[in-house]
Amino acid sequence: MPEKKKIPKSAVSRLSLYLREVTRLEKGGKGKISSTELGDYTDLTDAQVRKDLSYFGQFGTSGAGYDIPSLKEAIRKILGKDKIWPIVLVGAGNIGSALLRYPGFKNQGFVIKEAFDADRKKVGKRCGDVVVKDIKNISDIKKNGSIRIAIIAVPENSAQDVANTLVKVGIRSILNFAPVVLRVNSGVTVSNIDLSTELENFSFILSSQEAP
Amino acid sequence: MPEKKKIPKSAVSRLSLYLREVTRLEKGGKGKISSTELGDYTDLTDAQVRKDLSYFGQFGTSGAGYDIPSLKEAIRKILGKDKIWPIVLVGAGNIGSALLRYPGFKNQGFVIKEAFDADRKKVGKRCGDVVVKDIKNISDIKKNGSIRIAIIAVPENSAQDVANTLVKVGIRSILNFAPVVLRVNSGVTVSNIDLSTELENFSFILSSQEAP
DNA sequence: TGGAATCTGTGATTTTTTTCACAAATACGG
DNA sequence: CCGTATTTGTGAAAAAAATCACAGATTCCA
Ligand SMILES: NC(=O)c1ccc[n+]([C@@H]2O[C@H](COP(=O)([O-])OP(=O)(O)OC[C@H]3O[C@@H](n4cnc5c(N)ncnc54)[C@H](O)[C@@H]3O)[C@@H](O)[C@H]2O)c1
Ligand SMILES: NC(=O)c1ccc[n+]([C@@H]2O[C@H](COP(=O)([O-])OP(=O)(O)OC[C@H]3O[C@@H](n4cnc5c(N)ncnc54)[C@H](O)[C@@H]3O)[C@@H](O)[C@H]2O)c1
Repeated sequence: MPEKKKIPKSAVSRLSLYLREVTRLEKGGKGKISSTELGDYTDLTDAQVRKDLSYFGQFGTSGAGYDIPSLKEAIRKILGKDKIWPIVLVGAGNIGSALLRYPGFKNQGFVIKEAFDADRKKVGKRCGDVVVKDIKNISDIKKNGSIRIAIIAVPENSAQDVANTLVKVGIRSILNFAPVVLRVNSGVTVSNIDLSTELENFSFILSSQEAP
Repeated sequence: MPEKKKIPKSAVSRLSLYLREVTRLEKGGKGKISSTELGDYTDLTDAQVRKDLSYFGQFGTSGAGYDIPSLKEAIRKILGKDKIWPIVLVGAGNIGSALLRYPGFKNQGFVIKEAFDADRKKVGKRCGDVVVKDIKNISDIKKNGSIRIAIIAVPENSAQDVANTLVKVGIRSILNFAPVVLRVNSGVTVSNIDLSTELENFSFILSSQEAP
């Protein structure tokens, strides 16, 4: 009976942070790092760092800490960053075109291969490395290898429709900028970027501080 | 001795969701709602909805549920949305200008009143409702009422400097798009929008599903 | 080579958050 | 106005996550 340890979802997100820091430190020529130091860089405790890494294996050496290049490679592998991930973006408006023009993703192995929009004025335009296509041709992505990650950057009233379409053509993970709760089959992962919620956390905190 | 109940941070974020839904439902003319139904709309359990609301008071009626208009007003007040929140944005590049052009914030009481950039080519340009100013004049915001919320949309290598400056001129809450861990005094709240981390969660999940 | 210093990995503990489950309140049909 | 059906609010229980704390491994230097 294979023992399954349960990994907190937040541990995976912190792994991203660790990867970012060790990547930076490796470029700076640093060779090894302790959990305490990595915790300092990420604003976490040393115990949290060690515990997070321990969910995935043993990467350190007692008395010496972690070898930066091998820790980096290990985390890259865990996060699937030893592969290139093609992405489709739907909605080439304000946010969508900012994402298309951002070179940072490509360097990280996340390549926006296709972009779709419903507006004739947008269709045919080049943005970043891609030419925006008509949403009607969305099933083109089936041809283009196997894209499983999508970004939704359309207005809230079309987001659910777009999500349904995307799931139909094989998408398994959706990064959603529209302020709506998307309904998808279990098996499809949705992550919401909700800037209003973030700002409302601020206004809540600031209001509470003011009151008492 | 005033009893202080401890409110989970995530409960505040969910409050945002509830507010969004009841606002939408009120527009649709709906008058009351049960915790079960609100949970359906937000993909949460009825118990979670009731518990969250109970941190802040008693808003419902046994047997009847919640009156939508009054629940909406109650949540608005809790989140500080009965006021207008002026915001300063730093970095009018891809992301920054997408935010400036987005009309959604204003409707929500979050008004970007000032935008700053270090690039002469950006300075002086109108974007959305504001004219981009030189970052050197950042202390202008002290004159402009009391802005306490900032959005950082500059490259990672300038983000910490910008944060330091912002805190100096009175900012207490920072929404940060740069992929760096910002160091700020306790008392200043930072929220990070880290799209790479979100995508890495996807690549982690997709990789794990593939392997076994 | 030895002994003090460092640092990991992890079981145990504590804290935090979610879920359960039910008494009490209210609604409503007849 | 009564009895049944709903639905809330909340302690208690369970689950999840973070923190503690330490045995044991390794390093380093005298
Ligand atoms: N821009 C921001 O700063 C910002 C901030 C927070 C949230 N959002 C949310 O992000 C989403 C996009 O915002 P935006 O400012 O980029 O909007 P936008 O109007 O600039 O762009 C939306 C794009 O989606 C396209 N579109 C509409 N329906 C479509 C469909 N069915 N299929 C394909 N394309 C379709 C439109 O043609 C348009 O180009 C919205 O849901 C918005 O609420 C944006
Ligand atoms: N664009 C995206 O899709 C995207 C995605 C993920 C993360 N990010 C992050 O968001 C940030 C902004 O990205 P972007 O694509 O908008 O970059 P950008 O280069 O288009 O814009 C950055 C802007 O900041 C200005 N700037 C630089 N230093 C400054 C300073 N010290 N003071 C004031 N202004 C300064 C620049 O002049 C420029 O206008 C970056 O940290 C990036 O890593 C962007």
